[in-house]
Amino acid sequence: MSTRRETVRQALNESTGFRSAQDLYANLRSEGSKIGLTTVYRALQALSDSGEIDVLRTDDGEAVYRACITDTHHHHLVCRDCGKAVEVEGPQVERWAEAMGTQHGFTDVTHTVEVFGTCAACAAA
Amino acid sequence: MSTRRETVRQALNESTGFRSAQDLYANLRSEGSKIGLTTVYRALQALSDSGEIDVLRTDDGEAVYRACITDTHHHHLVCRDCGKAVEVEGPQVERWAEAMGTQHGFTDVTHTVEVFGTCAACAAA
DNA sequence: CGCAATTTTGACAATCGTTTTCGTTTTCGT
DNA sequence: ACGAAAACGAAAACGATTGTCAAAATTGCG
Repeated sequence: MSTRRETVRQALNESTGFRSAQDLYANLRSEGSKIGLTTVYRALQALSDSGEIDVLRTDDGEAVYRACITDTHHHHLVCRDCGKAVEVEGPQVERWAEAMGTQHGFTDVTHTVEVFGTCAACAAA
Repeated sequence: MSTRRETVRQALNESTGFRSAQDLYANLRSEGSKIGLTTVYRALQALSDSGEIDVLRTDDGEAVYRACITDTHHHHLVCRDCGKAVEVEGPQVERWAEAMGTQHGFTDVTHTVEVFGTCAACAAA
């Protein structure tokens, strides 16, 4: 277990929402860390492989990561300007996804839901 | 409206599932078309902008496109084995996303929803 | 402790999908 | 047919991610 990996894990844990690898790297660098971009990617990959973090893709193809904070299933409302994320729940969505699955003969149904918008603060600016 | 765009639209219509731009390009080329990769991308972008086709990202960041069957807003139920996709609608989800947005002071709310599962055929195998 | 084997790291180059640039060609209106 | 505007395609540019490889840190063992 490397110190570097811990560094990345911790940086993710301190973030509320999704962070891109480049973003995390710049952040760590600006805090004085001498970590390399390669290592950030490697750490994120390792953490993702071991299921400690979630990965998803933004519409422009960038990979974003987040630490699994809670163990309850929830989704995110993300500000497309400042990146601030709010965790939201939606039982209705869960039920809908499940229903759609069984209705079409699909088993083992999972789903990803991301809601994007402009938060009040950014809308003002 | 260009002939080239029609070519791409048609190529998509003849495909059952999701196709990548590179894939479509190779395909058209092998059929003797002298179309350029740039044009394929431009056509796909235009079609996507006008809402005639759907775009989503694979896990490795590649964009894949699919002709829309209906013109209403909808989501996809995708088989994680064979890639077969079913278009599904969910008014409840739309309303929920909208509600979450306003509830947290977000404006200009959009959302992405993808449902994954194993289709009946693949479950049997 | 000391030293060799092994693992981790990071600067840099390579890759890959996608976008831009920029002449050239085609299309369209008149 | 003529000129403006749009579409085209080849090649260069781009940005995120991955591979390479030598240096540095860690480990195992005597």
